[in-house]
Amino acid sequence: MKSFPNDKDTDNVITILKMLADRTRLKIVYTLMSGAKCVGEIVSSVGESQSAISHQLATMKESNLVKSDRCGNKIIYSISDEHVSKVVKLCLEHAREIE
Amino acid sequence: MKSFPNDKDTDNVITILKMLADRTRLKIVYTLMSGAKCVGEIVSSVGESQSAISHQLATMKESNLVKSDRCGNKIIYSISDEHVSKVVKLCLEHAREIE
DNA sequence: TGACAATATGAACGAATATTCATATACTAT
DNA sequence: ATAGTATATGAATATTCGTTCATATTGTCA
Repeated sequence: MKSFPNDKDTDNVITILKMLADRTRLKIVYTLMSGAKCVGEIVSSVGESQSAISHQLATMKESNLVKSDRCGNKIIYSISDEHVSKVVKLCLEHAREIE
Repeated sequence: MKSFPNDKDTDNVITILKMLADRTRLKIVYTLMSGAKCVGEIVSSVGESQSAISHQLATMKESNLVKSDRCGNKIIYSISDEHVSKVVKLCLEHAREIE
């Protein structure tokens, strides 16, 4: 790294890393990596309360990690940025190489 | 993603992401990405107090993000895992593509 | 329209964590 | 041995952040 990244880029890096650095949100990403899902499905898959998931989805959406589309009664969430999956995959590689 | 990563891998992913998701620690990584440095140099480069940097270096070392070698009076820190730099670089790419 | 299902939201509580301040440790050189 | 430089560490404080609980909103279907 020749020179420090500027503050704005650094802020964006911190945002994506912070979002992914939480068990609940990471599980949400895991489950969305296999395809878009409605909130109820995410709740079942992750195993946290509906409220907790909904709060997290809101912050993830605000940080542009996920996007949502209404589909009648339900709201479908999906990963909005390929970098998100890439970072997770890279970290998983790392994790698996640790031992 | 076919199935959920196991808990241990997930824990390791969270560890590395949490470590990188902090402004002070991220700056430490930035500065070490251009080469190993002693604590004093890191302090100057990052612009936080000696104590704050030392505390963070301790947690980063415990999480295996950095390693240290004594060199006489000084202690030289360096990045201990290539994945660390890779994750940071990938996130920076992401950050720069945002706009 | 009324009842029900799906999702969101606000407030409050508790846990996690980063920095500061004061001080301790370790090494060097005189 | 002493003074000075480099780094670490413990305790305390302050702030950030995730969950829960209660409730609001939005949509479907009879």
